[in-house]
Amino acid sequence: MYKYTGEKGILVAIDCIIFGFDGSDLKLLLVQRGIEPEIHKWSLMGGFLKHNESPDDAANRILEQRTGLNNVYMDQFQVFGKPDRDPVERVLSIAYFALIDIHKYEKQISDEYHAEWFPLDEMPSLIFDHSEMVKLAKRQLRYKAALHPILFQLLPEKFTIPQLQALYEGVYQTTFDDRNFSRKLLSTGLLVKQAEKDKQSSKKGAFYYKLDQSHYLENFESFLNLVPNPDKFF
Amino acid sequence: MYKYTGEKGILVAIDCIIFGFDGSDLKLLLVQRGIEPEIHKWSLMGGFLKHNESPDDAANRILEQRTGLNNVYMDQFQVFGKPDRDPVERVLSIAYFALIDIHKYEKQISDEYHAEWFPLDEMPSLIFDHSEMVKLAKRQLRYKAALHPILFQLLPEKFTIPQLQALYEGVYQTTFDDRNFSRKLLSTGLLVKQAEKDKQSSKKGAFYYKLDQSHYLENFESFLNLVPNPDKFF
DNA sequence: ACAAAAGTGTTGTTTTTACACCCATGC
DNA sequence: GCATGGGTGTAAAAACAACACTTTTGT
Repeated sequence: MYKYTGEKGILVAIDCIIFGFDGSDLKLLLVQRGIEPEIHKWSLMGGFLKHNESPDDAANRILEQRTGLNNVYMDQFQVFGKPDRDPVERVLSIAYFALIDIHKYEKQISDEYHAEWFPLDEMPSLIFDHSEMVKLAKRQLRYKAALHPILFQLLPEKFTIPQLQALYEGVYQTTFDDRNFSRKLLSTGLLVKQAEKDKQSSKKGAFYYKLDQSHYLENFESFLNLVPNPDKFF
Repeated sequence: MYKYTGEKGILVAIDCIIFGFDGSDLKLLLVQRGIEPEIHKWSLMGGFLKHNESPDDAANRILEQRTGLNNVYMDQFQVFGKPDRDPVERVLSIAYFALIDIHKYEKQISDEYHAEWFPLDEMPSLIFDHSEMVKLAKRQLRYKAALHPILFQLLPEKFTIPQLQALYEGVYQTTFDDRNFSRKLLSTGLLVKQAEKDKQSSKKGAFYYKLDQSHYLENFESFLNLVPNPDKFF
């Protein structure tokens, strides 16, 4: 058989920018790097692509190995490939952003791995070009979330409209008019009202909603105008 | 110094999906593959990523080597990485789509290289997973063009509104109301009317427009609603 | 004078925004 | 009974879609 002789391979890594939302702040999950150089410095969760797996498989494997999570929403968003981005040797990185429900996994993550959630405005400095990756992932998250209903992935199965609004406000670092916000979200037809209320955050209590899964999957690619004047965020 | 011992590199290729517009059809530039296996079969324009260049640099180099074009609009849009996508050995491909003015370079390309423009609905079968790449590139083009003024890259410096409309209609395979179309495009403030007319396509002649370059660059990231009901195209 | 494409204007509908009040409950 | 957040309604403005006629000029 043929070979592409004369060509030498390049190391390929996967790095995951993992977003979580604790009810008021958008956070990022960082780990302390376990190998030299820069061992013990904060870094994105990453790993090398193996020879028998696709990048998507690798991203899922890495996330599962390090956090125990699977079936997590992930989007491949950019290859970072400056020749000198890793001082050790050339490594290409395929970056993914992931959205997880922070509450479901919070303890599990902190206990079993050297991982920690950081609010976006209190991030430590990161190795290599990881800060650049985070910057672009935030941008990509805002971009995609303005058009598609991805932020639900950051909430528990049952959530209230005020929670949802707090999430959108966290992502865009602004405030939205509550009447218009709830009308807009309800008009998507994606939400199914539940009988119970969440009484945590107010005396009156706010009704829980769930996602209408089939509606969600069908309409996922539609352009929704979920954020007023999205222009100003870019 | 450190090394990531135990890790073996992977070949990384760049493949370019190159779109052109001839005034009525959207076309794709394909080349006859010059190496085994599948030599002489139609393929996307591609090449291996070299050890001292970034993927973006490589994409530009490959396009320039093979077509003589530089300063071409390109967007990195997806990594294709199934382990068996190339039967020879494992090759990861970073796919770019490129938009070029077909007229400016038409002769140059056909003469100097084994390259040829194919209308999208008359494409030959392609090697490996290149047909899949094309499919996703078309989708990505439609997606991005609905929101951002990228299609101008397919036209000459001076163009008329009817030409622009034909282009949009070609990309979305539909027709748009001409009154609404021109109003919408003119309202972006991106177009600068020229004194001359194009008399090729009608007796009356249509005024030429140019892009307002500074306005174009400033507003590039804005969300523009350039295509009515974009939902239906996805 | 007529055919062919360019260009322009209006109206009704829908969407979006801005804004103010009542409701339910725990204390 | 009152403070707190949750929920709903309405009206003005803007954006959009649908639609029809006039203009130019080469033949």
